[in-house]
Amino acid sequence: MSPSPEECGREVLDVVPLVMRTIRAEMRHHRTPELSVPQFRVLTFLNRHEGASLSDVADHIGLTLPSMSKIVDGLVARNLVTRQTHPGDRRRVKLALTTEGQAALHSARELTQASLAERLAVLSPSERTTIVQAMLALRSIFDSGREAKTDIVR
Amino acid sequence: MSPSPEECGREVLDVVPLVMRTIRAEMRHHRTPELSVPQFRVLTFLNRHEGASLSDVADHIGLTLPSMSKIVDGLVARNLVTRQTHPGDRRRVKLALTTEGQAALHSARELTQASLAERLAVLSPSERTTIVQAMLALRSIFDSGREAKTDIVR
DNA sequence: TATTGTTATACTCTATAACTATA
DNA sequence: TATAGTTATAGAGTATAACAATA
Repeated sequence: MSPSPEECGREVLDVVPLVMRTIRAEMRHHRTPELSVPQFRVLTFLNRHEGASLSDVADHIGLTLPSMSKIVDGLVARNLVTRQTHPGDRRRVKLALTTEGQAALHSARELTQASLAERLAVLSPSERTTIVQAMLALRSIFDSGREAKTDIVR
Repeated sequence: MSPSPEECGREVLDVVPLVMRTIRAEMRHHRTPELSVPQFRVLTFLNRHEGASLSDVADHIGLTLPSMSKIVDGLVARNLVTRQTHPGDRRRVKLALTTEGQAALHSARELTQASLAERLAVLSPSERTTIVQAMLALRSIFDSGREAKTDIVR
């Protein structure tokens, strides 16, 4: 029998924080330089959305503007991101990765991914297929960037 | 073709933080009283391991002793957990849930689970089956409590 | 007046270092 | 001396409230 949404929710609630703990620990331990999870997500977003505004990023990551402003402060201070006034609307801010930011993103992604891969390698190919399919399904309902494109009303 | 460990790692790295963001937000918004993710995890652990020491909890959750000490401070202050000297070894501490702690845990779990279930409900039964199977597989390689019982050497 | 950000303030989570108490 | 915890200190992440600048 297939699991109810409730049963499924229980499993997700049990396991996702567990995996997250490892991801966070890996990010902390991989220098070059170390990136926190939210920092990493901001860099990832900016990599795909060059010139995004602070609001764009905050909306996508799901944080308030002040929170995002502070995170960006840190990234700018570390020269991973540039913050310029938007030409045309001087209230807005235009964010972009520096070369250093691109390198940091790439490096963090590679290293964290590799350490996850190391653990995932002990699973069978079919188990990995299941995981990838599950991630796809979860992404479709948890990615706020995509919510707008679907009919999910909250 | 089935995904390589690397491809699988990439998906997990993309999607898990996304889901985690929602879990965290839900926990924050569900009063009764609101519990953070780490607090929730500590209560969950204590629910299954009555009388555990601070080190037991810290090891399981993957935090340092001072970090855990502080989290427990907060839980004790809110009367969700009791902290007593261990009889027999007075260096150790014996932690347990209060009745209020049990209620808070139950309530937070129900509410968060329900909101996850709401999102998961839009998926097909077979997608939910896939997710549950994926969670099972992920748990087997990310649950540090189980690592000791398997042959995973890190 | 509405929108975009920043600053001020406060709390939690997390770590390392230094310390206390017990074994 | 080694182990279990706590305290001190510091930094990141997060929020709400108040503010400034621009449209």
